[in-house]
Amino acid sequence: MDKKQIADILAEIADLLELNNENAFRVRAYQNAARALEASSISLGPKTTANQLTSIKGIGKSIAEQILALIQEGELDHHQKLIQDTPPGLREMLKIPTLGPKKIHYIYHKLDIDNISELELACQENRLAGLPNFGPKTQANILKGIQSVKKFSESFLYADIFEQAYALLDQIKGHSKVKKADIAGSMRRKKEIIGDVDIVAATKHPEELMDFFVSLDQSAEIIAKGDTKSSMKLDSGINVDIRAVKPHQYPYALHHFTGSKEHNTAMRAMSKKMGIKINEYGLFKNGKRIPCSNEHDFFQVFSMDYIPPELRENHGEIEAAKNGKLPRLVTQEDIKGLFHIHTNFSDGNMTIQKACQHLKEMGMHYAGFSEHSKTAAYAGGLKEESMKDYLSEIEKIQKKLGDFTLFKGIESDILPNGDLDYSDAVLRRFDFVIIAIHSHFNMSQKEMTQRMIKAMQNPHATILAHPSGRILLARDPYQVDIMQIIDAAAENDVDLEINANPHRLDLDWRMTKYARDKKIKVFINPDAHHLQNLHDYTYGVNMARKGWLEAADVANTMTSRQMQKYLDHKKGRKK
DNA sequence: GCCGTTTTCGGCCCGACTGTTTTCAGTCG
Repeated sequence: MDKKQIADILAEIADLLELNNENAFRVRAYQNAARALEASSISLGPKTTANQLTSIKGIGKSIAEQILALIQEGELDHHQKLIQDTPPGLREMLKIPTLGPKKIHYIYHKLDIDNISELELACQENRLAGLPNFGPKTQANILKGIQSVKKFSESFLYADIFEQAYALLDQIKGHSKVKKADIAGSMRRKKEIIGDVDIVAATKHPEELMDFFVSLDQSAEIIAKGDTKSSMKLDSGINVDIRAVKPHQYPYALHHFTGSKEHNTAMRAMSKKMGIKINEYGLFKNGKRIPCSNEHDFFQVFSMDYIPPELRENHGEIEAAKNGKLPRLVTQEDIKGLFHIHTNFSDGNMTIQKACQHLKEMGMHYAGFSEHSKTAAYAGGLKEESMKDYLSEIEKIQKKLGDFTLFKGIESDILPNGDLDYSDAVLRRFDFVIIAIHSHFNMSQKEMTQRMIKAMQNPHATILAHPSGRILLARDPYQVDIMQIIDAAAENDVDLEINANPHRLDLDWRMTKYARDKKIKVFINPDAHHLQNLHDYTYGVNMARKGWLEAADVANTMTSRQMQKYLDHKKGRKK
């Protein structure tokens, strides 16, 4: 049982306890432990000790013992008992907006309703209205919430929401009474998956702004409207929340609504010890507001460096900011060239020449082309006999483009037994070899991990592509021990990819800090098939930033000349 | 259940909004 599975069980215990009306702090302890475990760099195995576990902040004696039991037994009596005592449908019901654990608990015990279908029927039959604290509106809202769960997933890809969100922001900013406005929340933190959009605005006339907001064309449904806070659903199904504050409150509100919840909680706990209260309206010492004109001032009050929004996940950023140990995060401008590009030699929809021209216009200095390999027949992978044409086309374009460098590569499939699908003689002809899994996803974790490690041991392997294979909101990662993969990458001088396709964003940002500590270089690769995809690298930069990477950690921040040398040396070392 | 710059007990972040009440509970972020 791996770390993620154990963290999921802890989170499930938290849900189940909550549904059983357990002490809220005990519930939170399990939630915190689940997060802390997942974010930790600890490797779980038969040799894991209780001391190692309790050294993680948020994991104490009791939960450490439960984790050890899960490692050794694969299950936990306490957990099993909770599952037995709690109908599975109750947990599903938690997904219904406006319906929380308290109401679910009550409905279950009073009306014996334990799943969404029964609840829907009960609402339609008007059986909820009239219960204490339940009225017709509560019932109608639950019914609406059920429809919403059925119709929309509650999660959206960052890239799918990004443009709508900023278009909306522009309209808010354009309102004559708005002094300042920004996107906050998970979108400002550049999370790969977004639940809703949060907008913070500074104005002296909040009611006018609320009226304006709910009248916008994009609104499909008004969820709530108050004096300073409103919420609406767009046609795409995503919720947008807006919050208006007075101009002098803006920096505090921006910090507050940017979150994460865990970051805010940790900040408040810390500030409370210093006798300072944090809320969205200010920092208060002895009831007196501490003036801040921006977020830099805000952090300075606590003698902290400015924490970029991407890092505000309570993954160690608060301590690092206090000690001057925050990374200087890589930026879009640091990226000098792009690798992992497919053209019409396999399943791409652009010529090599077009791709180069486009990249030059984007200000890039080099490109690494990597067609699919022969096993990827579905993608028109390159057969050995077409190899010559492909390589000579790259050479031809290179001659035309003096100041732009082309690197010759291939994306070679990792076969089920861990071999690559070309011989050494073929692989030797490339400047770099990306290795990747595109088939036989359903292997045991042990087999899959071994398969990938064996492939990384191939002396021609340069970069491991999309290490987990996940497709966000669509396909789970394959069963693989990512930490072992990262360890093997370090041992075998293989770099890791952050695949910047917004559906992948793989390597996961939660793991990049661990890779950085192992001194592994990361390539931010667009995995482009169309000219437009080349711009996706920016999503990869977002992930690198969330994962604490600096420019020096990212390979494609090198100049052309440095990259040429880097790849040559890598080949030389591995001979 | 976790934790300790008021350490082994007694706290544990804070406030807006909704719908239910007639002062508050629940949910959400």
